[in-house]
Amino acid sequence: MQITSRFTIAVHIVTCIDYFKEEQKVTSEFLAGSVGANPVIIRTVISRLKAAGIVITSQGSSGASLAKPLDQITFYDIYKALDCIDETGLFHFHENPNASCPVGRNIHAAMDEKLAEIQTSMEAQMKQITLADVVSDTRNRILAEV
Amino acid sequence: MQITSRFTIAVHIVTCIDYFKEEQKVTSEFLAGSVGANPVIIRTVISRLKAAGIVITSQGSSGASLAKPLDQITFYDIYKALDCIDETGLFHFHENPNASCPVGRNIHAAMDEKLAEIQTSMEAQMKQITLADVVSDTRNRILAEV
DNA sequence: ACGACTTGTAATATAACACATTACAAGTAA
DNA sequence: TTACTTGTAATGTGTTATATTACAAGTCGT
Repeated sequence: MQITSRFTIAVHIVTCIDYFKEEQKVTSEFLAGSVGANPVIIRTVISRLKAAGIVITSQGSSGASLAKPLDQITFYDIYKALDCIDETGLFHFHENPNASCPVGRNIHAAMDEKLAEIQTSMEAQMKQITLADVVSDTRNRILAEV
Repeated sequence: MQITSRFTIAVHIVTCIDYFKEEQKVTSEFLAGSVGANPVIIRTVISRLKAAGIVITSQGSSGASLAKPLDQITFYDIYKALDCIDETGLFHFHENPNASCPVGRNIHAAMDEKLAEIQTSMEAQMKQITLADVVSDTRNRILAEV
């Protein structure tokens, strides 16, 4: 299993919106070209980012822009915006443990707290990383290309 | 996306093997009853746990047993045994970023280290939790049932 | 040694989900 | 008003997870 590529696509999108903001209108068509994905995918991702207050767009009006500074957008914000992991959690618990077995009827409760701690660790690390980190790293790599 | 239920099934299996070890032979049929899944699923999970040196079985001979103490089996060991996340990592990076775009050809490298840190955080927490924790919690819950 | 039972594994079916694609309504701006 | 864009619904396609059937190979009690 893997976290959906919509996550890395979203980071790519935000990076492009910042990187190209002075050069040109950053349309879904343009982003689709850079990301290498269908423009509709781009638009649905942007739609989620917009709902989360991360980017600004308006129907008919061409181009997207950022709603807040890069250092105030964390990986966690994007992960949440895209609902990468839903309310049932990171782990898929088997659905039918047998309630007539003592282990079967208690194992879920016995594990839940531990599974939540693992998910929390992952999310805590995601909160530490901002789009400012990604954009500055990307810009450095571009400058180093020669 | 979610981590496969084979993970929680494996924890359930190890817990049962320990819990019922004095009462009865813990066969794949019996485990299938407690877990609420097909015996073949149980056997394939056990096959991985065996390859990882966590349980002991032998063909024809009925029942499974543990290959090492519960406090030496971590969630990480089981997660690795079942190959819950393969070598391409926790995140699915979009496949076709455009190499003719400066952002497109650098975003992958710019993100990789950060994505690895997130996965490492998750795995570090998995190493902290042992099956001894789960079994003792499960036993306490069974005793508290009355 | 035989029969009942179990493990181990291959092959296939089904359902769920991710991503791609087509289509089009609604809005904006020159 | 024309050309372009956003927003979104509907559908197609491929991949993966889990279930299931089937059967070879091994063990153990009798």
